[in-house]
Amino acid sequence: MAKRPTIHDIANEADVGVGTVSRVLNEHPSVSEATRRHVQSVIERLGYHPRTAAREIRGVRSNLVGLLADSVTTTPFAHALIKGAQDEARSRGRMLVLIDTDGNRDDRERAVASCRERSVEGVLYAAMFHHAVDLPAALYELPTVLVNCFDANATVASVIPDEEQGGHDATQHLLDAGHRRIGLITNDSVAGGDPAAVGRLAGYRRAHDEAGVPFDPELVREGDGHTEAGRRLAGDLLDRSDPPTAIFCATDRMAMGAYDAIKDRGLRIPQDVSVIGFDDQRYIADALSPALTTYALPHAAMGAWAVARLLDAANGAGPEPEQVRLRCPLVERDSVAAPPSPSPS
Amino acid sequence: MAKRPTIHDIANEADVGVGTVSRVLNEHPSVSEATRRHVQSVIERLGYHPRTAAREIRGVRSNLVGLLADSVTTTPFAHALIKGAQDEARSRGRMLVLIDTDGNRDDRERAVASCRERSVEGVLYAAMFHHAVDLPAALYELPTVLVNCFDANATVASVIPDEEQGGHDATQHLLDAGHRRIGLITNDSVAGGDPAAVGRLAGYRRAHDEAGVPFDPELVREGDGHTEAGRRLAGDLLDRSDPPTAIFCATDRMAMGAYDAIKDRGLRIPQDVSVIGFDDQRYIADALSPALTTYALPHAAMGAWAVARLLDAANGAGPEPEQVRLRCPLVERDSVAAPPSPSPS
DNA sequence: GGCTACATTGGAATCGTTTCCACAACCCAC
DNA sequence: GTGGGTTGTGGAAACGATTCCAATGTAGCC
Repeated sequence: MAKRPTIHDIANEADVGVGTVSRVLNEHPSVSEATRRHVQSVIERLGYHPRTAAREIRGVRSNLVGLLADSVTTTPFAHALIKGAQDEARSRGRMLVLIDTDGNRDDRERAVASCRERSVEGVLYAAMFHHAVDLPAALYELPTVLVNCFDANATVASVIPDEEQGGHDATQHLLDAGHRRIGLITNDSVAGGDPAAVGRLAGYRRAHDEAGVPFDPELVREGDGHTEAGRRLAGDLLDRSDPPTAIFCATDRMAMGAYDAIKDRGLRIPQDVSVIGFDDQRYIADALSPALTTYALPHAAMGAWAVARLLDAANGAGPEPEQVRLRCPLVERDSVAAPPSPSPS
Repeated sequence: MAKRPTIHDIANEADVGVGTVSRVLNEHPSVSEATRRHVQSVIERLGYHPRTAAREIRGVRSNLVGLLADSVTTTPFAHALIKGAQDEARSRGRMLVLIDTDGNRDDRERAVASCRERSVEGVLYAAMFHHAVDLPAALYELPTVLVNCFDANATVASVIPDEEQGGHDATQHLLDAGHRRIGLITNDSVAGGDPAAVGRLAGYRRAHDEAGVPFDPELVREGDGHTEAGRRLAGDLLDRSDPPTAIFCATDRMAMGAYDAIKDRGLRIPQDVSVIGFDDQRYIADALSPALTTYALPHAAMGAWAVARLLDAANGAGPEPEQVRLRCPLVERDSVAAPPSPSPS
């Protein structure tokens, strides 16, 4: 017989009622051990698999979580985020439905509609870089958690990296090593309000304030995240009459450029100049020589947190609209040391 | 009313039969324009969305494709593969269900069972690096395409990169530039049978044969893919009495190491030594100075091809068990030039 | 006017589960 | 021996769509 066996086939074959088979499948306690074993064996003999669709129609939960992401392709962070979400989902018996919306507005609306039609338990709306987003209207009617982005009106739960803490800790790490003149190359326009650039700069300033080290705006340069900017701006800083003894680059790629600028000037890392990065792009940070000390964005943790949050909000109302910041952890490698001639403290 | 409206609610409200509503939803031609518009308006007014589960139960296809991947997290290639598959799926109205199996055998079996229970139309079984795999038995009963890996018994369709062509073309590219002594640093154990290492070496040799340039085993070094190996082995080659004028590194990360070795010896790229990589790890190849010429693995194309293949095999039998190799394209940047003193031809 | 053909529609049957209610069988205490 | 639980079981109803058949109305043709 070509057709896939149904619960009725099992019931007939095992000479029991469909209810009993269903109870066996769902491990209902009220079925006797003997019956359970017998039915189980028939199930295996016929190679029976229940159909999720038929189960769902009765209102059983779908075990599906939607992951809407803008352009999975353009960043190397995507996989950490997906992985974190996926692992948490799996550990709770859920599956992830992945939809890449490519930033296209129509696609997004359609994606949300798909999710609704499939009765997902909730939706993760993930951005591949930290920014404010404009949600598809339909999303407000589904339990939703924003990942690595936030809603301007903050009516939806969201989880983002704690950029300010990261900027602070990176700076603190250099201060702790004895540095007093620390260059900062930001990753994007601070004036433009990019949350990563703004947060990391704020952290940089707070660390200075707390340490009683005066803030020198001359040590701050605005980069664009790319290697070339790192090379050029680090060069600028090093060519000053009073160059910094350490440079905090707000992306690893710019740190890679900074490495070139430093080596080009015959200086050594970290003996002459310390460098600290941001992002922990493994294949860069690890591969540089010396390996780059950096702060990691908590992508996996954000993905996992978001799934947990979504599923914990058991009521249909969806999670509370709180905004959570997750810590950016230090990834210590070999690019930070004490400054060549310690400043007096 | 808290409950989500059903097709019956729409039918009542619009004062038509359920059949008519269904026909409107499925754009059946036999419904009059007036009725269609009226029903449509009621649908919108009540915010009705059909439930996929109820539709599927009648045997309508699920529009779902499963993507089983081993450890999405460990490689930077995952997103290209996922993206390629996802785009193709979307353009055909399908959605991707993502399952990362972390290489765990039980997880894999369970993942396949999930797919079957959800009546996916087929499964993509993707490896994040090119190798032979041992399929979960249950997979043989579902339409399956292997991506970036192959089944030892070749009973299932699969798509892999054409490593031999890539190795050949990279070597050819250097030969065309005038090089006659070309170093090769392999990315893994050739003796161990790693298909990428074996294929690229075979391509390297074929290009030499075709060009009538004798193969010199002294120019071949076996690396492990990491930066450090590139640095060390490129150094070995350069320190010979008759160093190569070009080095083909079978991974971009090793090319990154080779850059260091070359620069450490006071040589320039590409004026003194040309370098060609493999993988097109964007954030490395792009960021190096000079930018690295390399060959890309066709991850997106493989993902797309696999989905297309799966869905084109309309019959339930699943796709033919052919094995397809996809071309690795050249990504030309600035690390290749003519050798310093062209060898006579 | 009668017949056929066609366009449009209504609604019952159906898909494969879960769930609930009813009931049989048994046990136990009185 | 009888009444009241307790277990274990069978099977009908329900879920929300699709699909098919029958029915209606309308138009065209002779």
